[in-house]
Amino acid sequence: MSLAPTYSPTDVEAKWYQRWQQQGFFKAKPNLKKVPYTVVIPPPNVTGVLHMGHMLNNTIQDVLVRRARMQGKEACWVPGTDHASIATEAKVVALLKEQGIAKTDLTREQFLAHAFEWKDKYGGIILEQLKQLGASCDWDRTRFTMEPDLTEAVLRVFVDLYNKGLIYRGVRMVNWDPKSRTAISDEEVVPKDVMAKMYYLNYAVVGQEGQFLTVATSRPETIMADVAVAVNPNDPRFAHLAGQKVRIPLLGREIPVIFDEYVSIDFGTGALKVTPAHDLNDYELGVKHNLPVIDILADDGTLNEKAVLYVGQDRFAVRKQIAKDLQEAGCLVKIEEYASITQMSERNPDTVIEPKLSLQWFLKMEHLAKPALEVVENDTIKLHPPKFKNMYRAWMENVRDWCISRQLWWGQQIPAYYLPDGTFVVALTAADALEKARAQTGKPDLQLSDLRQDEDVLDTWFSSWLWPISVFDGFKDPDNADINYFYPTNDLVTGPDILFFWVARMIMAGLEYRQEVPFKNVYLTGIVRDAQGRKMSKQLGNSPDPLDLIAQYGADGVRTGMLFSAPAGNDLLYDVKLVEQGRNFSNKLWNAFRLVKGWEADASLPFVNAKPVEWFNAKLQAAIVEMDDHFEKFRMSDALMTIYKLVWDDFCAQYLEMVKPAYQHPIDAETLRHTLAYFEALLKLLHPFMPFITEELWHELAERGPRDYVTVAPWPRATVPAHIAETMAQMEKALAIVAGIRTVRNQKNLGPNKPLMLVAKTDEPQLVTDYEGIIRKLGSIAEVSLADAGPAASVSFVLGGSEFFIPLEGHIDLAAERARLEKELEYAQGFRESVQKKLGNEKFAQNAKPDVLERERQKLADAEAKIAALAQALKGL
RNA sequence: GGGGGAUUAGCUCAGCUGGUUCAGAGCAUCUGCCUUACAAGCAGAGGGUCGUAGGUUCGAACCCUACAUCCCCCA
Repeated sequence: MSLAPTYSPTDVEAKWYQRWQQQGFFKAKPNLKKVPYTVVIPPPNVTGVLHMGHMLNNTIQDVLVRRARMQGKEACWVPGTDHASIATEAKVVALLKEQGIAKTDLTREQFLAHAFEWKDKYGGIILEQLKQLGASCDWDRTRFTMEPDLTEAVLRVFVDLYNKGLIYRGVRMVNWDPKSRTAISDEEVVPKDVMAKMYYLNYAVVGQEGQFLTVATSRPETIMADVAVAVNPNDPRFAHLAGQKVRIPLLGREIPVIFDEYVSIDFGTGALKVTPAHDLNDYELGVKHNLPVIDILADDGTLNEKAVLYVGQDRFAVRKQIAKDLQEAGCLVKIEEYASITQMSERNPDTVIEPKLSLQWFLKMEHLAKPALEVVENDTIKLHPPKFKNMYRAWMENVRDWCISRQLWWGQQIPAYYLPDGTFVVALTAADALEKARAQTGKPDLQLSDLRQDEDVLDTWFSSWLWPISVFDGFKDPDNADINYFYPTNDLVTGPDILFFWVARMIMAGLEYRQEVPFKNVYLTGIVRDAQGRKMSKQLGNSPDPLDLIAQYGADGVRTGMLFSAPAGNDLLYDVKLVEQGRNFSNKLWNAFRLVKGWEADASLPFVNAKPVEWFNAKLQAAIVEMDDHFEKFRMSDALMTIYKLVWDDFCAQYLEMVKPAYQHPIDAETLRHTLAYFEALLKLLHPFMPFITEELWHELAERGPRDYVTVAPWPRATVPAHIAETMAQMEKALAIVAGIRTVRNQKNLGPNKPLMLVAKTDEPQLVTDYEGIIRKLGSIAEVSLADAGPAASVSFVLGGSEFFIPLEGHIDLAAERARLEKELEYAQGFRESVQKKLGNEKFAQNAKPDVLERERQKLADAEAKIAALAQALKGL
């Protein structure tokens, strides 16, 4: 049979993914004989498509889950999506608009029908894409945050928290998106640098004709909402205005001058107009000074009747017009340009967010935050890397109440029902609400039609924060087998950008509803950026299509490529070179397989490879220990690098070369047996990173039983052999001799195959004898001999206290050889001197620990030996 | 403005409580090779006064103090 010299992943990947599913390897169910290992996916937006961030995040999860599965744990990775309320609604609105339908023309029910249609069409594409990446999720457990059961969980929690007195309605300053006509969270606001205009306006001082107070503002259209002008009490320029009033230009309304140290003396004119309804800081100032609130902005960004002037016009149109009108009225002193930051909507990038007072639902955080901080502080939940603990603490100590209502339709409608008298009841269902309402009002004839449910829906995070519990139906059925077995989950993999508003809140929900943390470790990935360090974005077009990448480089190549440079918490600078490296690694493994596959065993041959076999076992065991340690510490890229080097450098470059029989010659059976066992061990260690190629080779390497897959093969356990250090040190020395020979070949341009002689003048003749076979094979040496002196006309190199000679008639440049050796000697002498100096220092001798002292003495002895050998070599020239 | 993190080879990063061979890895670079597993490869080589300036110590990339630069979070 002939195997292609390059590995082609496309044929292989679909086949194995299908078989894994047929075998049900990814399905998990409570099994008391096994330790559970649970991961819940950070649910992506149901209508989203896979991007590079998902690739990184899900690769890491799959590595963790696959390894746990191989370790014999009941590995359960729960997939699913969230309904991404504002993003999805914005998409649906845009789509309808293209069809000429305005949202305002539809009823809530009609709109939701459209939205579900959209969701059913595009929803879940992303989950199909994850399969191409190799994600080993238990697909039977796929959940969606807006499915009936999860919706019920959300409503139950809302009712419960309301009954506990933790949910309240209140007027607050929110970020208002006038286009979507909803409040959005701080995290959905994107600051943008802009050049803004600063308008200097004269407010006439009441009762003092000709006196003005000049106020600087970037938003002149809000003067109708002014309720005061504030100045700093320490500002002498305004001391005379104590107790005075000023008149709003154009409008003529009188407002007081107030004094507050909040006002910066050197910003603008030092006088600040106070507009509590339209600026958070002003709002707080207003509360402090007991000022009224005048809200002049309608939900759609136009001015309402409270503005008196410009009613019904958009705020930006008004800004232009009022500047002109102020100018004409002689109230505009000047306009200055200045660099400022405008808050934009993440979902509607062309829309300026307005701070707006609004009636919203809030969840009190203090009670929930305290224990959630505690469990991170005491490491019940560990953050990886731990530097995020500080950030977490800072946020939790300054937590604000959570605005959980959104003025949207796509989401869970708030289960609050208003009564004709203006009061409301909160209940899980309309029927319950009616019952409550009747009781509350004492009117048994109250009908459902008398109740009006709150129009708003809940923030999407109000469903995602329940995710680790709700995916196991822990609200509907709090004592069911799944939740008891799989909760708390083990590891959560997500980005630090949602540490607060998702991770922290899940911790709160877990503690509140299960009295247990939702997970034990939080692995925080970085952001995937391009090679120049820019964030990947559609606008820049710097994000490759993940599926194209998989098609081009194979899922295994992409997975390893992403992990190569992705230490936890660090941003990943994506470069196509990384996935190339991953692809090349697949190919390397493929070719190692091709080599081994071609070997024919001959039972009559003696076992000649004891040294390589013993040595590679030592390397393998050491690597397993190292990998386990890396995994323990969530250092995925280091674990990958360990196996990468073991496969490429130790197995392929060294071991296989050592045991490889001559072309078309058979190999001894014992060596082949060991080699195949090693190959299997490597496939297992590699499998979490490269599931597809390892499965393919697993089946190519031997006949397998129907359930014998590397996916469910036991994770290798290290058994560290006796004398491991010695085994490795000896081989290292032998390989150093080989490297010395190869260096000579390179320097003398001899080519890799020209047979050479090697003469060793060594203090370790046993080593040279033991490893002669390896030295001959890897160095293409015809004959190794021991001698007390080097032959004339030879090139030499010194290793430790030994000197090695390669006779080379006609290739010797005596002067150059001498120069090279002298340089080495000088270097060694300098080194000896520094060690001697250190040892000669009395304080060092007194203070250093014995083992440190011993090491220094050893260094000195080594240096002495080397110097002696070099001196000999020079003499011999 | 407040808080946090960072600064080690061209790039991305390791470097555990200060002391193994004058600082390590991967990638990139350079040189030579199509040596029947692999040119998506093989062999070899070069490259860093560990941001700057002080200090503690027998000894500092590691500890302390300033300063500089960058990033993040909050306001």
